[in-house]
Amino acid sequence: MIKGGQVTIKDMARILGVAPSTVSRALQGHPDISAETRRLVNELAVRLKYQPNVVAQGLKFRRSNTIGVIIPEIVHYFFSQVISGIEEVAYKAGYTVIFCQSNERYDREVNNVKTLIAHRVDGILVSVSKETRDFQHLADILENQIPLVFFDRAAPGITADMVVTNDREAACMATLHLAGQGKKRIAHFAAPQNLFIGMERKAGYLDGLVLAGLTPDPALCVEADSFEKACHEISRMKASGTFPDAIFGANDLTAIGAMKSLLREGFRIPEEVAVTGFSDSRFAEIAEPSLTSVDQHGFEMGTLATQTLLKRIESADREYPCDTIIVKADLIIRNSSVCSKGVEPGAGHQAC
Amino acid sequence: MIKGGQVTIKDMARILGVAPSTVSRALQGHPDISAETRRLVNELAVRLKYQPNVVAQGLKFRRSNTIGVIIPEIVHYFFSQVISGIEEVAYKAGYTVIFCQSNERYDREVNNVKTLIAHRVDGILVSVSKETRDFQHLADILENQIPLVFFDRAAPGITADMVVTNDREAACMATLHLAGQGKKRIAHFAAPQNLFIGMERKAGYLDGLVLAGLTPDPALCVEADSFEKACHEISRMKASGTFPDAIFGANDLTAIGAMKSLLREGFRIPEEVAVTGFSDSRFAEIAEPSLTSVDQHGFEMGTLATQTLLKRIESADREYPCDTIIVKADLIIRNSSVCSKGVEPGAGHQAC
DNA sequence: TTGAAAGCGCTAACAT
DNA sequence: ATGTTAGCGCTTTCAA
Repeated sequence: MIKGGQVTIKDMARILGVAPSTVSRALQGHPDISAETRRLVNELAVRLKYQPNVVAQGLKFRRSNTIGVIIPEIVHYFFSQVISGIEEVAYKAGYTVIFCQSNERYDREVNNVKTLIAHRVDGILVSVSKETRDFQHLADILENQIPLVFFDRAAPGITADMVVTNDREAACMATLHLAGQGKKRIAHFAAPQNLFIGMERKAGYLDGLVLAGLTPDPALCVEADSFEKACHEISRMKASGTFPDAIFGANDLTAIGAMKSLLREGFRIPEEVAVTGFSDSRFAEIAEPSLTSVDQHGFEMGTLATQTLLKRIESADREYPCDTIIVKADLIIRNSSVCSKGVEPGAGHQAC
Repeated sequence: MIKGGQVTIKDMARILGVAPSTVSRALQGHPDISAETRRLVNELAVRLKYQPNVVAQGLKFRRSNTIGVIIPEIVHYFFSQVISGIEEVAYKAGYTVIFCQSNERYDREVNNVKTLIAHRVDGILVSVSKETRDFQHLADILENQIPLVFFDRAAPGITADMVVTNDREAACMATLHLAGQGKKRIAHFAAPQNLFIGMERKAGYLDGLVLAGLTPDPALCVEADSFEKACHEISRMKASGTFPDAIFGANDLTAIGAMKSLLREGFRIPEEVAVTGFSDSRFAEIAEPSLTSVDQHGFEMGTLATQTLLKRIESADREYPCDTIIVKADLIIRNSSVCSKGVEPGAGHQAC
């Protein structure tokens, strides 16, 4: 930083023949400074394109006006929406965002925390990586008195604010919706059961079956959470003879993989097999037929998490009890689960 | 920064009864320091979870080991890939990434530049917003002696390194591919012509027509660059009587909007109308039929841009001539343009 | 081998 | 109304 080119307060003080403190005060509009001096200083600042060195200010004030974000993988539409929400709120409040990607790896997440602490960020937003089992590095954040807010994926055992989805309820809703279409053999393509979201969505699925008066069939609840695994699972189920009349996928890509395979096998969607996904990526609208899915409101989650963090940062007393904010997910019904009468392409998105 | 909790070198010096400079040297493994002192210091540092204050180091060394990124909208898959590539290279080189989103707005972009300069980042990566017409703020970056690299969208008239796609060539390739399928009435759904990419892709389309010996028909080249506009355009064309036998969309969402409408109107894809997109978002694989599209290699663009920036930052002499790196886009052929014999669902992505 | 002092850029209490 | 001084945390030259 401060390549040759950067102007400092000292430079301006020298040019104007005044003390640095005078320049500093003039720049801040301090009332003690004469109008004339103020004018002189401000004109020079503009002419020289002076930019205050916020790093130095940070050192002085022991606050950086910077928040850190640790996110598993930005290329997921959901996470990119969250980041967008975070950036929006941070920008408006005058905070800068330092961005770290854990790539779903524990070692990188640990490193990311170190980096952010070293940068003395004013607060940290974290969505925990899939690999993380030990949460000491996250506890360290709090020990360093740095406000911490989890979003989407929290760390068990760490007391901090968090903003999460009502995964279980939403999964239940999706399942009930399928049952409501008269489906009896509803399958679940589940996410790994060591993940919180994997467990929650499966639990919600089971809740839904029970509420609908259906008996869970273990053969219909399998672990498959990717496009490819879903394709494979469809083939396997077909060969095995136990075939579902509806599928609730743990995420959209899984559901779409299933749909692609179903279509190839000649099944009609949703008449023979209805499908729903989870996490309303834009994929859902684009799929053919368009996919019924659960909108997790990523952008809103980002804004809420950041507001919560800023509140904590800016509050004098940081020891107030922790908040858990639930961002309610919505089921967006499209053509993959309901016969398409009148539902246009692109519906649920915008009229076409 | 430095809430109550943060340990400083001074703290440790006091505890050990030595001078701060001794602690500093011990931490760096300076040879002058006795093995014993070094051990003592390092043990204490670990015990107290000392993290060097990189803000203070930055002030001292006039470099922040931080790079700034200004991106139009992170929610585009392409840009999120680029960010991912940027973060990857930065992380490995020990740099931290400050992230700003212009939201395609000029005023925010100007502000973002200010923020990054104020933070004394060591270098800046920019993809220019659609709205930006005045480039003074970007020139300011260079005037401040801060290395600047453009990616994807460069600013005309500003001499800086850049990493871009061969849009025009790729658009030509896509058009030729359609012509190669025997299509004669190839339409283009173009991006706005005030955008560089809009102009380039249209130029490439025209190049392709000429190379294929086809005569451009103005009625077939329309401005439509979104899902909805594409739907609308299909209806309009159908009503007008001038209907294409192939469509080259300026981006994937546009192409997919067109496909959805075509299917609704009862056209067979690709037999009656072949379609290609641009920018290989994951949408392309997911669409039904899967969409032939141009892969812009976002991740690679991010890594290359960052490597270029770091090279510039770390080179003693920064005045060497500017590089323009072309990341060659690839046409990924899928079912929307070629009759599907043997092409599996999910092909082009991974076997299923 | 270690300590003292100065300075990176900025600000604020304390002079004047 | 303005200048002087000290200090945020760290490093490094110079001195001991």
